Amino acid sequence: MNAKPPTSLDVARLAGVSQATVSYVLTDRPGTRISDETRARVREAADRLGYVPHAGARTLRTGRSGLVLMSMEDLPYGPLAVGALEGLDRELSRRGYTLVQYGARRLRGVPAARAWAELRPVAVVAGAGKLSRQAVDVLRSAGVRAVVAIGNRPSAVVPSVVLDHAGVGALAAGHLIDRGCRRLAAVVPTETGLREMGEHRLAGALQAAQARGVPVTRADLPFREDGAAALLDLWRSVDGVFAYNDDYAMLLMAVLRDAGVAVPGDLRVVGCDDLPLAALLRPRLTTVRLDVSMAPSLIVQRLEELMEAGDSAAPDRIDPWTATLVVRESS
Amino acid sequence: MNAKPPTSLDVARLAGVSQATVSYVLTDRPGTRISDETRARVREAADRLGYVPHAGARTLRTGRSGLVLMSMEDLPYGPLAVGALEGLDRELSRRGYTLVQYGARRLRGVPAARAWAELRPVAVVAGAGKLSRQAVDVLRSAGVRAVVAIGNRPSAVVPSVVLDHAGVGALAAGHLIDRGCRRLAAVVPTETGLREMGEHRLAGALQAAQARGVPVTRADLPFREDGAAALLDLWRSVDGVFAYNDDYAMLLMAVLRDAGVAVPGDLRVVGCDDLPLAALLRPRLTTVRLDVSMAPSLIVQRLEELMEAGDSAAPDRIDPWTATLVVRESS
DNA sequence: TTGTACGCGTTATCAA
DNA sequence: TTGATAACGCGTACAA
Repeated sequence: MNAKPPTSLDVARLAGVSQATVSYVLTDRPGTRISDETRARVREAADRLGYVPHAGARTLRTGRSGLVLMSMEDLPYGPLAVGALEGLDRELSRRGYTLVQYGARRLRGVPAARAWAELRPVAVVAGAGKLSRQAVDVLRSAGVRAVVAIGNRPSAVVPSVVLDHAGVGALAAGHLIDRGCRRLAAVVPTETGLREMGEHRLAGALQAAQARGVPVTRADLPFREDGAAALLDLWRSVDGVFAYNDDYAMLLMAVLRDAGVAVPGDLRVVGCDDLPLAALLRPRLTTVRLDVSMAPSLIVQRLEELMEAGDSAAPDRIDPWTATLVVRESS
Repeated sequence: MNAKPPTSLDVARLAGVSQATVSYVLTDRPGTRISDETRARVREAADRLGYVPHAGARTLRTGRSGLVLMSMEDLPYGPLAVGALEGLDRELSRRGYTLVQYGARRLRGVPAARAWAELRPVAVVAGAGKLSRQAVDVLRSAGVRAVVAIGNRPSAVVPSVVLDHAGVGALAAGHLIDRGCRRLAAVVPTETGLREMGEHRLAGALQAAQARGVPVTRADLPFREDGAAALLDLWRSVDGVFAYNDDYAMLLMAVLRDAGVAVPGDLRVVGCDDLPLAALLRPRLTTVRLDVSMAPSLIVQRLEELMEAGDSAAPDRIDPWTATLVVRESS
């Protein structure tokens, strides 16, 4: 059976020194000088006991937890998001912070922000939807020094990382027009959680196309074959489609193939996300994607500024992630 | 600028009661009886101040953090894993625990297990690879009451949730044989992190096929078209392939199509994971998947048993996730 | 160079 | 029914 975890006092006793000395040795504070021999004794005692400092106690004493909270729900899954997350973890731990992912749904009747605040994190990163005015107030009053939203458009209350969906749409539309398309359609998914992104991408496509005198028809589409098939008349009336997504692009291409519409002969299709799978399609799929490689360092840099400055809560926006065109040309 | 977060003492002063009364009211402990009038005063004072209890202080005092740690790296991304994670979060918070995902890579030279131990979680769930004998010792001695590994095979040191990859392979092979295949191949991906799962799936396929007198050829494959194309002779020499994955299945089908091999006429292909995308393939893809719907409740149930029992550290195994055959028959 | 003493916010015990 | 007080483990100013 397990005894209670060893404390720094246990270490001190075993090493024959005081608790303070143990703390000095283990945190290696520059100001204090301890003899090498004592250091060694303390270190060995700590090792032998398997001593691990108590994060809660440290937080209580120092007033800083070093925790950066990120909500679990608000990031899309997929290789891209996971890569960005790992980058964030690396950047933060390099600077002595600890990234922690935390659920946003509390069942005990406690709102998410309150549950987060209990941990006294130094910073919180979450979807814009979770960061209402009052949620942020709760966090602020719990001592959180930096709050950053991630979303499709700038938050009104905190600095935000904005995903440049409009840029994606514009790039896709531009590509189609460059290839000679003169009547475009853009898919907007009907699934909750995707629709808003779809609308931002559509808006970007619209703007880019209008600037060049090309009309864009909006196509609201559930992720089902019959839904896509029902819009056959639309697909036949245009010569270029931005399919929102590689998934939707593949859905579309399957349906078009069944209907005898030639891709890219009769209709060009552009997807988004550059899924590895999409590269295997026949015919090949042209795809656009958000370049998130810079995101982790941008976010961390902004977080650090905010933590320095305290609460200059000006809801500015962080440079959006840029869209990259990956030409896997249908050939 | 922000003042320091309000404490229970602040609430007590504002309500004109003692700190202890505040604690009694807010935690609603059954043993104590406080007048309704006092309760109301305390509640209102807490609300007005935006009081949020300090998790660290509570942990320090009570000795229990209520935190369940899960390593961020060890779960495959994708809709399946995310669904399971959400289920876990729900189950745990229903019982008063808090699920927290935590990075496993520490750069300050601190091993992961030690960083975890600092938080004094009540339970840890991590990939079997991260839970070495000594890592578990560190956790145990820091008071962690339950440690569960997730992996492809049972851990030698802690109870484990075993993903039934062999069952997947067996199911796939059985399906192919039922459809009349007599010479099988099974793909083993060469990517690190996938290879081991591939080998377990292969082993299951082998065993099931041997029992019915059917040979299985192993095909080590990187996720690249030229790699798959280089094995054309193999694909031509068999009549059924278990492709490890829907992704690999699609890779294979693209290559086979280019080479003029008819699917399923000349060669049947079975994938795994039941990706939505796979349903759109032409010809349609037969796929197998792990049914993870029961996983969250199984894991939580086991965790609770372990936390009751303390350290009956017998490395037993939790019922594996079962494989489900999703017949999207190539028709 | 090292030890003493106090405080961080919370909860439990005991006394009123 | 409520209040005073101690204790949890750690970090650090100050004294020795």
